Amino acid sequence: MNRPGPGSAAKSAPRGADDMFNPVSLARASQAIVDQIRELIQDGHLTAGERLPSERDLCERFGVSRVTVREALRILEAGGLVTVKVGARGGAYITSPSSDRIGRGIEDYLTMSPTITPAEVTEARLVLELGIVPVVCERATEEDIAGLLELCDAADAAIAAGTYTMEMSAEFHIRVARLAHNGAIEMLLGPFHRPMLTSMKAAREAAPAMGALGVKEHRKFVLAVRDHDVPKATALMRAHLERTAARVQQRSKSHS
Amino acid sequence: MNRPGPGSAAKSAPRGADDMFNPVSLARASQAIVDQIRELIQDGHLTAGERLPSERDLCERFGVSRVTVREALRILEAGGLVTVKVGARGGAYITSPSSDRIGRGIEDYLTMSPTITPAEVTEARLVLELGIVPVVCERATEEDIAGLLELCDAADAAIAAGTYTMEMSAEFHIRVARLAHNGAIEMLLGPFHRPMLTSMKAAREAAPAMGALGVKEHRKFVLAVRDHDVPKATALMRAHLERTAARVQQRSKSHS
DNA sequence: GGAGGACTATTGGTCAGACCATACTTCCAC
DNA sequence: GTGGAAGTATGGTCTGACCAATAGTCCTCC
Repeated sequence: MNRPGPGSAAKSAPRGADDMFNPVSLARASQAIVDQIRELIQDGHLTAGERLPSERDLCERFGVSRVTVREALRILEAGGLVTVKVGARGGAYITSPSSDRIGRGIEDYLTMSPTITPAEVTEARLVLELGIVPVVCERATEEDIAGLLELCDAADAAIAAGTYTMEMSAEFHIRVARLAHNGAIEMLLGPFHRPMLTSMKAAREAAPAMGALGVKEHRKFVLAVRDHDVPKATALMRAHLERTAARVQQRSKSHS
Repeated sequence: MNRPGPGSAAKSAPRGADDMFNPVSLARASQAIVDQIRELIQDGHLTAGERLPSERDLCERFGVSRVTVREALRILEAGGLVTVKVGARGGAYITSPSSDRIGRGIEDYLTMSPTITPAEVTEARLVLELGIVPVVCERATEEDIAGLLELCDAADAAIAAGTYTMEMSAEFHIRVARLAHNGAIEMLLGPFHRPMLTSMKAAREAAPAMGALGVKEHRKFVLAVRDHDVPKATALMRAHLERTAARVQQRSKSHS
């Protein structure tokens, strides 16, 4: 089978003037397979944890070669929709997109899209990080607060020892985001932290004292959250973020 | 070359007790290629618009077969990092991740991840959509406002004619998001609208009158934005979104 | 009888070479 | 010059094969 040659499995033969304007369809069989499986997942015919037939099986069912099936699986895998395992009992297992994977996509977009300026990234982060403050104030538990304070203590100690890093600052913000107890928010905010980190690292070289002030602001913020004082917490976070942003901006300006 | 067999190009030979705990690395050559090209892009050695060597060239350079190179390209393509064109002068062109592509990833995550509840999605949307109000109030131009009002007029007409759809409501919110004039925010908020649409459509069947009230609220919001009245605009948007969310929630509850 | 190891079957990962479809280039004839 | 025809580079797919990884099975040895 499949003698008519490549492409004919995906295309509906543009010859003949009878069925004009009809098929045209996609030029890639692998993409057609991706769409099909994707739809099966979205419609609930395939659910997380379920196992797709083996590649060799899929070949026969789709009427394509193994190469094509494999490319389709790569695409699905890249989208986080399936996980492929090797060995007996291996194969493609339906899986839910992970926060990490999506996060990397967002991060790529933030850092590599030429239409997005650093100022826009900063602003978007501000919107998110301020927006969650009311949620965090409402939902943070005693343990959450205690954890944050521990982080502040550790930061203070690190500053005293001269080992404070920007990663520790980023860690604080990540933890705060987690206190919203909302996976969607956490996913959205996560990707911002690494790009921020790189610019902050650069900025810190210019202003090494920044760390100490930052930690102080962190601690004040935590206390405001503990008191469920939304306005105060918001104001503190805004001041903290805007000061950081200004510092980064200033440096990037002095370098241009 | 490549006689030692598959996998040996990606693995660093776990034999020998000298270099214990060292390599182990990834088992897939295609993934190694992806990482390498990805790094080249991030480091700026490859910039948008640039063309990668042909698949056959890449085979030789990486010392792998064409299948492997192609799988790598599929992964990069799925991530929106390259675009592949056929024909002479075709090939893989470096491209910046598009908002659409990333958006679909986020959407997949929001709708298919079992750890994310609809309530979380609603809340995240609330945070974003409220967070941008100050930005929108500050940055919206006369034309922007006029455009929104036109949309409201069209909606009113549609309601009178009985042809109002939830898509029109979603369109309004998408337009508002665009008024922030911030690509990052637009990218983050976009994916929320389609999932919202599906639940709202269902909700509307239960409460057909909702549309008219919604449009009234839209219009009031626009006027507040025009007056740069941030508190009022925020309050209006919050009320609007929370009412919608409640309606959706109520319906999904009555169905369970 | 139990524990450990060898065997086997299944399945993904890769290779090699081939062919077709597409789209740009070049060039020739008019 | 302009239109079309031939040439060429390139991706898309197929085929058939082998290797590598893994889980289950069975067999041996204690």
